[in-house]
Amino acid sequence: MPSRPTMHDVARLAEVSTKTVSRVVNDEPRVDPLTRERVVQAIATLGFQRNEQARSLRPGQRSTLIGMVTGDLGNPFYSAIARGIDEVGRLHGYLLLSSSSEEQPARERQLIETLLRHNVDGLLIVPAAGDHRYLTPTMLTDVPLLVIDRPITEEHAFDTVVLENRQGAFEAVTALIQAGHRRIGVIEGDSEVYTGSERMQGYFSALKHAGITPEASLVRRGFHGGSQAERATHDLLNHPEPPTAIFATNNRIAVGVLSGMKGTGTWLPLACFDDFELADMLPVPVTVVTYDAAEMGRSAAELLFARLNGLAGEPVTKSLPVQVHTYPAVRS
Amino acid sequence: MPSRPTMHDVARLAEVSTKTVSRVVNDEPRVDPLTRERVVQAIATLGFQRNEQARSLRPGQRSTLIGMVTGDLGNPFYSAIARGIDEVGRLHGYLLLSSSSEEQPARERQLIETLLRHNVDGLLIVPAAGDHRYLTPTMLTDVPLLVIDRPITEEHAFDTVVLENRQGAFEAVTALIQAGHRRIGVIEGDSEVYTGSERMQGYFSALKHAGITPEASLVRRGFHGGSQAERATHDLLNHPEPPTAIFATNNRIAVGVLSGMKGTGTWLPLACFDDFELADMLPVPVTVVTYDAAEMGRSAAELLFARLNGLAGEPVTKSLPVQVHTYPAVRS
DNA sequence: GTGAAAGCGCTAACAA
DNA sequence: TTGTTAGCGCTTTCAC
Repeated sequence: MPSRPTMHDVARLAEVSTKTVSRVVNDEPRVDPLTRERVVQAIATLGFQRNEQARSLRPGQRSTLIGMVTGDLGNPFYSAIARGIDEVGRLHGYLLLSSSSEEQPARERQLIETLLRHNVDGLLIVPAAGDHRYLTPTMLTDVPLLVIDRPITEEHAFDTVVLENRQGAFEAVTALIQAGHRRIGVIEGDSEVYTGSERMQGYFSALKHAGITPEASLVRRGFHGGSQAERATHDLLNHPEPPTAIFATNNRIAVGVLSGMKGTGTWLPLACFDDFELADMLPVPVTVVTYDAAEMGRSAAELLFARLNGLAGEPVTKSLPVQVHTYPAVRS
Repeated sequence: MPSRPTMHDVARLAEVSTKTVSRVVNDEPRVDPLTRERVVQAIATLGFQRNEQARSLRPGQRSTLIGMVTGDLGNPFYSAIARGIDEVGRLHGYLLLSSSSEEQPARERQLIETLLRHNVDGLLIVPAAGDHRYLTPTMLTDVPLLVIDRPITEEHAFDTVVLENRQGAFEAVTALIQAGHRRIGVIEGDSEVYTGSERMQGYFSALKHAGITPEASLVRRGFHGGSQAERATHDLLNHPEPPTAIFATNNRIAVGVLSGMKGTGTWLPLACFDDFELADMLPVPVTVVTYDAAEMGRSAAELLFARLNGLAGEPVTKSLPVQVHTYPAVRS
């Protein structure tokens, strides 16, 4: 069972010391061109690849690994973020370790500890609901932590990248109002506490701005996924004085609302936070709040590397812009 | 700048040797309960976390890291696979390193080398097009490689997990035929050479099975994304004798086809490989080939860990079943 | 039941 | 320009 060649093997073959091999591998100057050539040859012959784990064991050396924790690796929103992080990470010679918390605080904490045991140089998380006071400076010795999408507002402050949730919701709801709607139902997904409540605030301030009194019976809060939203939609449509349009705080909810409309046969204009595919193919006009999720990942990663490269100062919060777009209804 | 505590620190505090700390950390027997307690205390006090990189440096020790390479981390198909891998990995105490090849062979190779330098214990890849003969047993010393979605048919054989592409396409096209269609256009996405051609074979054998002679002018091959497929759809619809239904070899293409139909105002029943959201909300009936992408990841990861745990024998190919479903058209 | 010594593969400091 | 020595944090002999 032949094992991977080491610097020692290369050194023997090239008849130099391991240190010289190290110099060549690291492109250090002050190596005789001929010596270098011999070493390069030996490396090629043996197919030598430096062991990064051994390398990063030396103090002062980095692991060139960053860690990411999101609620669900399989969720397109999170994977778009991962993609953005990976893009920037690659530019810096970094690899990304990623895993899912399943939105469970305990799992999230465990995951972060595991990532730290693997010596990640930095951490990016989309925090699950729950207490994050365990994220102490001691635990995170020299490891910058970036918070994405939902700020952590407890004890310690961290660099943060979020969307303009309130503004986006405001504009989307305002678009409905400008289309003539005054009774606008709303269904809030609660799984993301922060984003949900920010978007609800946008909804309310749009109503207020237009001089519309919000009506409690049109406001449905705390729904988890599509099927719950579907039932909430039924309720809303069976209201004695039903809304003439609906706002959904995210695209999971929006899909549920659409199912609900399909089930009842009552099609109402829809607005929601998050774009989604085929929104332009529906029998109702759909107003969406769009943004670049990969850009969230890139921004966060860039900030992380800035910290790694010595950027000092107070934690920063970056708000990424969103855009509102309305797809007209398709009639078949 | 305080750095992370080491076993040495714990040992000093607990007044034992590092070896004893190691025993406690690794739950080895033969440690005096009182000693153990002292060590546990010291670990808690210092917040000690074992350094996994140092640990896996010892021969025979594993890194508990696996690596994954796909074409695009942000693509929901790949991220569903990643999710499946992560699920199984977690059960085995493994963390997942993942990155995107951007479907570029050179990048893929570079990525695999980088992952190996980081001492991954196993590798899972969705191979990009191109030559993979560089994946030699020497390069992969003791590192099992699992191939997902598109087999590698060159020199070396690897464990492989794929979908029943041909069968799925056959059934989807057959569904169109049973609905009365005999002129069925097809648009093939070529980015995934293997899956595309397998699905085309399914298309042709469905026609043959129904006694329909395929017509070259209804077959459009080698389109990359939605916008190209949109143009191909225009062509098809402007055909002197247009098809009465269209089959798309993947959901990217299907979305393009739908845009094309929307543009021309001619709505035709559609079938495609891959399910997609809101397929049930369209003005045409949509037949989709569905499957569990996360299951591909899980299957692949399970096979990988079986290899890591000593499973011997010839490389295995596993075909995952698919299902066909038809969504009726919605009329508004 | 516990510890001392050696070494995994690499690089920093210092010599030659 | 090159090599020697030491040691990163851990685990593995093998003593005691």
